[in-house]
Amino acid sequence: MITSDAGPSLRAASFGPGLPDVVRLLSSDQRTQIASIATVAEFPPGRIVYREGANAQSVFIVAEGAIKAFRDLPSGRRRVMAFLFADDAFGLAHTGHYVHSVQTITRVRLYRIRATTLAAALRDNGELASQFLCKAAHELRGAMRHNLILARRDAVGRLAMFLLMLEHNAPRHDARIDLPMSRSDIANYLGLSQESVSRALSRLERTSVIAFHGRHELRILDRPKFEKIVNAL
Amino acid sequence: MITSDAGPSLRAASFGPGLPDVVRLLSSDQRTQIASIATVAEFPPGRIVYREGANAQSVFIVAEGAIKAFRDLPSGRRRVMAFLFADDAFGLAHTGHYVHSVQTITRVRLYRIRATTLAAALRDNGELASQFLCKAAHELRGAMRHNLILARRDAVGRLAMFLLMLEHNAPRHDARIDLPMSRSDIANYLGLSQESVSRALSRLERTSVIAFHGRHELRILDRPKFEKIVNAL
DNA sequence: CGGGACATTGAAACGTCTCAAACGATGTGG
DNA sequence: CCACATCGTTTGAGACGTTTCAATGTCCCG
Repeated sequence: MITSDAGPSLRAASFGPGLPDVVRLLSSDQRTQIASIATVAEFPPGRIVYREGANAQSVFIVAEGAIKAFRDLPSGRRRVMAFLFADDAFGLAHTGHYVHSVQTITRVRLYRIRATTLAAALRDNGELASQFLCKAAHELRGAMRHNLILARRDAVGRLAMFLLMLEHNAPRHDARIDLPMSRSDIANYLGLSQESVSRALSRLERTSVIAFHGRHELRILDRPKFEKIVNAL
Repeated sequence: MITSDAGPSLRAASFGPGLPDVVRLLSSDQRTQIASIATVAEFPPGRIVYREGANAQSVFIVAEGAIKAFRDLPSGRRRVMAFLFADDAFGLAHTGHYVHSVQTITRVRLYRIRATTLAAALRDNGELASQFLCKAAHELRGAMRHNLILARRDAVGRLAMFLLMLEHNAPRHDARIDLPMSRSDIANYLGLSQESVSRALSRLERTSVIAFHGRHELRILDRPKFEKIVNAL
């Protein structure tokens, strides 16, 4: 992984085999090019980066920290569409307006690129544009994994898949998993009530599949049982 | 809309305001460029285009017809991840292998582009790559709308949103909506049982919100009531 | 015209949602 | 330093809606 000082990096994805999906580092030139058009911004926890419907002026890449993207529905309900971590890009727009609201969960450092600047850079540099295409494909796969999770009807199964996703997205040196977001955010992401999330986590803990170390950190105790739950659907 | 004889066209999407999301036609040069690297293929209904896990050699653009992309789960269940119509692109891969299986629903005409060829063309032509980026963003928004649908707990609400989506994706001169796919496919897309789909459609018909003309075509009778159901969440 | 897949309808069981209350951690003011 | 208010989390009991299982009905293609 690129050190953050070296500038923004991209997780690569694929839309066809010509575009590899394992982590693919930008060339030094591209990195410096992105760095040259990006500015760095820092945010404390719980800060709104932008609101749904606002004029979409920038695209962002997460350098460090955890973020949520959500939509508020007519009924007052809130749907969390994605959690974003280091190297993830966001700023999806429609008709010149942001599609989601975005709010920090932890302390966050962002690369911010003005959309007009980026568009020009992409037109001039096919390789760079291809990298961003890979990035978009990565986000697309993330949304589809989310779909798979939502398709399950059982709460514990959804939670298990969610934990597995977190483990992949933000791997740690020890075998632990961070849960920086609130139970409410998890519920809104998984399409469950907060109570169901709490009950499902309790059940996983009671059956010795996982063990909590505080409310926002856990460890998988029984990997085979865990995998079995994940693959149950 | 571009006539199909003129070559493939792209529905544009946006990843920031610099990339407009209203339908944006490719320049004549780009269209001929795509046409020059694409081959046309025709498929009868029910034909597998490629299978999940197969070597991903090509990217496709739908010229005409309806297609479904799905995954078969360990339990034997099938999840339909997307329905694809004219101008939609598909061929998402991971580690050089297709992520989904893709099967035709109706008779279909496709543009097929070898991935290696496409990758080279994208590197040489930033504008073209930007167009494909817009395309990917469009697919991403589609996946997120799918997420919104799956987040609802009520069957009729999901069906209503689904019908609205179909109306947008394949507009007809008359006010009717085509349902080319089977009830089973709809169920697998909406995360419901076939029975629930059937019951929900019956309910919508019984309450005079919609009217069927055969099993695969319908009309919205009461638009206000329909919108109300859609916006209930 | 028949066979088989697709579609509809019915009755019981399961699991989540909702409503409600208790619990715990956190931060502030007395 | 403690009392207190607040927010997030956990736990409990009943209602609702979908799933499941089963049977019937319908369409389409050979």
